[in-house]
Amino acid sequence: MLQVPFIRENTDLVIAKLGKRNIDARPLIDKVIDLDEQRRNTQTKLDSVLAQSNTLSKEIGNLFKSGKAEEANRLKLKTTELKEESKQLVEELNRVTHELGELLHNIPNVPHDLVPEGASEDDNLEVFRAGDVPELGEAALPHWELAKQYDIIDFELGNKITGAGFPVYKGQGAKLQRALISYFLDKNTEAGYEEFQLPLLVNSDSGFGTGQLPDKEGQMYHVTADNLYLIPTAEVPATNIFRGDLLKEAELPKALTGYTPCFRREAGSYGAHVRGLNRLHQFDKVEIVRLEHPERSYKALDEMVEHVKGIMNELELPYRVIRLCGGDLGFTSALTYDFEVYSTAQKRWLVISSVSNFENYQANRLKLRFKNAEGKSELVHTLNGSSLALPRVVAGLLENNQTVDGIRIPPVLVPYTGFEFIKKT
RNA sequence: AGAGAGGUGGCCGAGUGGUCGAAGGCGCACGCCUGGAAAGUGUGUAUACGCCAAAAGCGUAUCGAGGGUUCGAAUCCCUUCCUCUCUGCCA
Repeated sequence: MLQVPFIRENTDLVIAKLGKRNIDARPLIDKVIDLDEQRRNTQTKLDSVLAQSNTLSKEIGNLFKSGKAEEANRLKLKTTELKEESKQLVEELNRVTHELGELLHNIPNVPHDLVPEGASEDDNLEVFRAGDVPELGEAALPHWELAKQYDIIDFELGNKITGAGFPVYKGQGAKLQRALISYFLDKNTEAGYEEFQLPLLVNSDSGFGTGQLPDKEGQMYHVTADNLYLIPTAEVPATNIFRGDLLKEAELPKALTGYTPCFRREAGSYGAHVRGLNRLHQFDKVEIVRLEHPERSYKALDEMVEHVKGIMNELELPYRVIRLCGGDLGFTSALTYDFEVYSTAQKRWLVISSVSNFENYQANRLKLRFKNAEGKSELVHTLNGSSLALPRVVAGLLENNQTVDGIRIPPVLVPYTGFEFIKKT
């Protein structure tokens, strides 16, 4: 969430920038400033009442000790009044603080200057494109057909065991999954990201810390018996490692990577968008997360984009990088680059990675700070990106690499798969 | 899952109703001492919020979390979370 002092000092700027998200934030922001003022006034009053009460208590203690019980009892009456007063002020403070919190949670992050104007994905800006789209002709099959023909992914079996969106990977398909995970993790650790193996269930504090709660509660699987949530992305446990921490400046930057399955309810999705591997309830993803000094977080974002490009180049898949416009930008992000692989048979682009700088928006929720050079606490900048999400990479790989000899495996993956082609069994 | 013990500052650890944001030690920072280092020695060393233009300063809160008793709670009571030990179960 945004910091109130920042809003207070840059009111017009914040409103103007939020305008890029096509929202008129003025009423919200005005209300925030008003509530914050109420909050501070109430706290000042409360503090002074409590101070009086503390002083009296000390006096009463001293009077009892020196045997002046009568005088002490008289002072007690006064404290009763103060107590009633403080009780009301506490209630007022809690009410205002809660209301202010609710508002702040509903204000998205301020977009970076680079974010293009726009209302929908049609307004996203392509900033890079690489790889050749192969000429496959009329015989080209979509990946779900290929998966069936080669018997490497069984969607029906997943339906039987669990339900739609939980595919079963078999034989060379399963091996390909494992190969991709290992390959991605190796690339990430070579680039300096420390590998973590993380919990797949998180508590509500963690869900709140990275912003999935309360906004996106409906998108997560909830284990009600223990009040835990299945993670929708490794970002949640990885970032929450640092929840509430006060780091030394020298501890920055932090760079983490981790493989986890991801679980998403995807309520409201339908049609061709959920066909095959396009959208699943459970999928595998390797994530990278960074904590950065505010001064170099955008440099870090560029580094992450270049890193993912390097992987895509090695995979030899046609892809593009787009900068999300204001209307398409995620709630907590200040600037996001999406990577999309071209699905040759479906003739459309599929998002396979999303690399974002959240600046201090997440950190403010997480209370994740560092001591800066002046010895003051300052929020760190958090960033994350997929490196990479598997299903659509597999979709792109199957569709773009279909040959008469089978599905060609990119050379860089062959050491991991142990085979150069997926063959029909 | 059952029984018991316990959660105090960066760490260890004292503290069972007031003078306790909290002894003592370790660690850390800066100084003294030293040719240099060690040892020794001195000082300092939590976070958040509020008041103030700001610094200094002052106030408030925080001893796992939440609530209660009391004029006053680290200390007493309740709830809850977590850790450890034993038993059970289990890869």
